[in-house]
Amino acid sequence: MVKPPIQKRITIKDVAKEAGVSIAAVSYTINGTGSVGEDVRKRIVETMQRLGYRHNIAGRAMRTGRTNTIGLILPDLTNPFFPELVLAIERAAAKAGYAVFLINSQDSTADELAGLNTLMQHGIDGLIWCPATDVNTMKQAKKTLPVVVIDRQMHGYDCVSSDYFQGGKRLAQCVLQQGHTKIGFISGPKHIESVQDRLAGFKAGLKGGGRVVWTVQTPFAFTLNEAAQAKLRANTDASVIIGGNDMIAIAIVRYLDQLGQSVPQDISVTGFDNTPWSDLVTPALTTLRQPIPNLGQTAVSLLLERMQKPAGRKKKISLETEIVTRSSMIAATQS
Amino acid sequence: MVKPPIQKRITIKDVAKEAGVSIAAVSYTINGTGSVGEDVRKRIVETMQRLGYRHNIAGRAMRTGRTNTIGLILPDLTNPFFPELVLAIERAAAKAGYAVFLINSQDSTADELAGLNTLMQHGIDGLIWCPATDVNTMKQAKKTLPVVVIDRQMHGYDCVSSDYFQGGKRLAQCVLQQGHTKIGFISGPKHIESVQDRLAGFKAGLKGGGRVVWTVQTPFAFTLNEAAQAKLRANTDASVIIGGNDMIAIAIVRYLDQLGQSVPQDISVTGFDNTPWSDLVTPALTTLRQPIPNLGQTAVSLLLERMQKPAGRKKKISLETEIVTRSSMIAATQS
DNA sequence: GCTTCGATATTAAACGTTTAAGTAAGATCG
DNA sequence: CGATCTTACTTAAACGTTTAATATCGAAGC
Repeated sequence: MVKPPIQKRITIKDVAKEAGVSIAAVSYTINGTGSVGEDVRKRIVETMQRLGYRHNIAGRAMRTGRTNTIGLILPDLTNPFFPELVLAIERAAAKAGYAVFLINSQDSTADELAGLNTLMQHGIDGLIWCPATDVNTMKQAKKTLPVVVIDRQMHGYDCVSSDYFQGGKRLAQCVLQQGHTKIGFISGPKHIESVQDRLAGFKAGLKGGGRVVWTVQTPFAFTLNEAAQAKLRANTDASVIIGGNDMIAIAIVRYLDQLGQSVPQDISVTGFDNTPWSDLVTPALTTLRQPIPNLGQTAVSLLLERMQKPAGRKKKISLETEIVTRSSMIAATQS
Repeated sequence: MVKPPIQKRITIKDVAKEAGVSIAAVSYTINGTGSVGEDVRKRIVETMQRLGYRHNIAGRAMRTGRTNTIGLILPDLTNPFFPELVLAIERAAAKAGYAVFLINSQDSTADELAGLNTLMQHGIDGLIWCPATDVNTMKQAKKTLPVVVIDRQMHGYDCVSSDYFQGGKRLAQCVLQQGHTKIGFISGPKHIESVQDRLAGFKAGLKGGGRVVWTVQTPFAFTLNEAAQAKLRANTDASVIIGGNDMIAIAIVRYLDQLGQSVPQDISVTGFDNTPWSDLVTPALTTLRQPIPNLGQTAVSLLLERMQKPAGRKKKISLETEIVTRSSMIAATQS
């Protein structure tokens, strides 16, 4: 028995021949451009389906330089915030007819550059970028490629993020309401602008009603670095600890547990982000919710806008956050 | 002031002209094919760097049909098992010079087909697929595209997964050792073969030393469906509940908590997978670890093999699992 | 000194698509 | 009825690569 020959790729040319028209007619029907008579159009559509035609993006890319694909560079897929964001972005992009090519930078500048290279080689029409470090890896690319920065505010780029300053203020007010006046703050890496905004907003929100008695940095991860651990061990003052995001907040709860202190009875903890997991850990985290779906949608529409009109003043968009109250923070005990 | 003209794409042709050689010479140096003199090669490499040349994959794809890209279709990025897997696959693929184009099927057949279409349009050299449902959406694609199924064993495909049957046995033995004899089992959707394997292996591992007193299905998610909740409410017999994966196990712990039963004091719980989160919830989960990095590596190398040699008998690879003991299961109380 | 050979470099065609330019044939209009 | 305008359709070039076929040239073999 003879194997059927490896199925040759069906091209626009095959469709044209089969339908008895020119390849231009086929291209026009696919793209809805040009002018094609109704009967011919129908015949072409029918033929495409019958032959199982699939549009070849490489071919189009050659001719037009466009791929209907947007790149997405994220620092850490294992941070549950990002899969949610990916979903939102994919949905919005799909609605506009764009595919999403996702790159994981692993919080590394080198991987980020390698990822950028991959994306440029494949050809993308635009890029949504969440910078891993403070290095401006897109400085060159930006000249030829529309770029939107997400979850950060970065100078010289269109940006979409939560309003972290405002969010920090909200969280501070919430903490004050619970009667906490002495506060420990374990932030993310200080070189990330949004990290600074959270802290600055928080301090602004205190308005003298409370005081951040100590601050320390640690990476966004499920374990604290030595400096942060030391601060927690030495802590005698603070009745509430703020984590720079929910990963850090979870790490704090775990480390306090190792120290024999239980949350929230002995000490309260809150964080920033709110992911599906923030509700699954014990105690469930009181935290500041980011509007993740909205974040994704906005980034995509801003990018599409910028692809239309490459010039023009950069936009800085900040979205509202809100407190979600769970169990990890209770009222301060009088002492 | 005149804006610099939009930077034109640097092509092989530009490099050739600048270096004073033919485009073929450039192509040969890029690919390491043909024969190029050492001095010319050096001049070309230098010129490429100077001009900032970037290889255009679309152009290559046109000519060769290859894109140095593999597709990856996964059902649910918010299940923390998958980001880990993505990482492993990306690393292995990068090492072999391949980029990974990730598609999220959202557990939906329609999205899976749409994703396949996207991938085919972009052109991929091979596909790693974790089926969302029991529908064989790749039946057609398989004829022209090397496909490796991951985390499932599916008839007619090369497959890489954990040895779930063996794993189920291991878990059963572990449960028996703790003195549990009456067992509730909340599995994932039964149409997934690996789900059946887990249960079958588990039952085989009991060897009459214990009994699965009831079974029920629920989707892989952080909340249980009504049927599963009903079983837990009605449960009087089982002293341990097995979750079909760690998401389900976490959901079980949460629901039991709502019912006023605490884990592991009142009842034990275990699951399958082991993700970073399995250690972060309270109580930390005793579970069956999947060798995620190995899973990813193996899938990639199997795919590369199949891309080399499209014909030949399909391989079925099962990787060893192991129990990781934490707090969610304790010895059965005598009664 | 002639032939043969290997090494190096070039030419030109092909991949699948889009699109400017052109053609043909009615329809409209003066 | 001839000129002009639309509409429907076709031709052919171009995008950036790869690669088979070809050309050139100095060295080796006789």
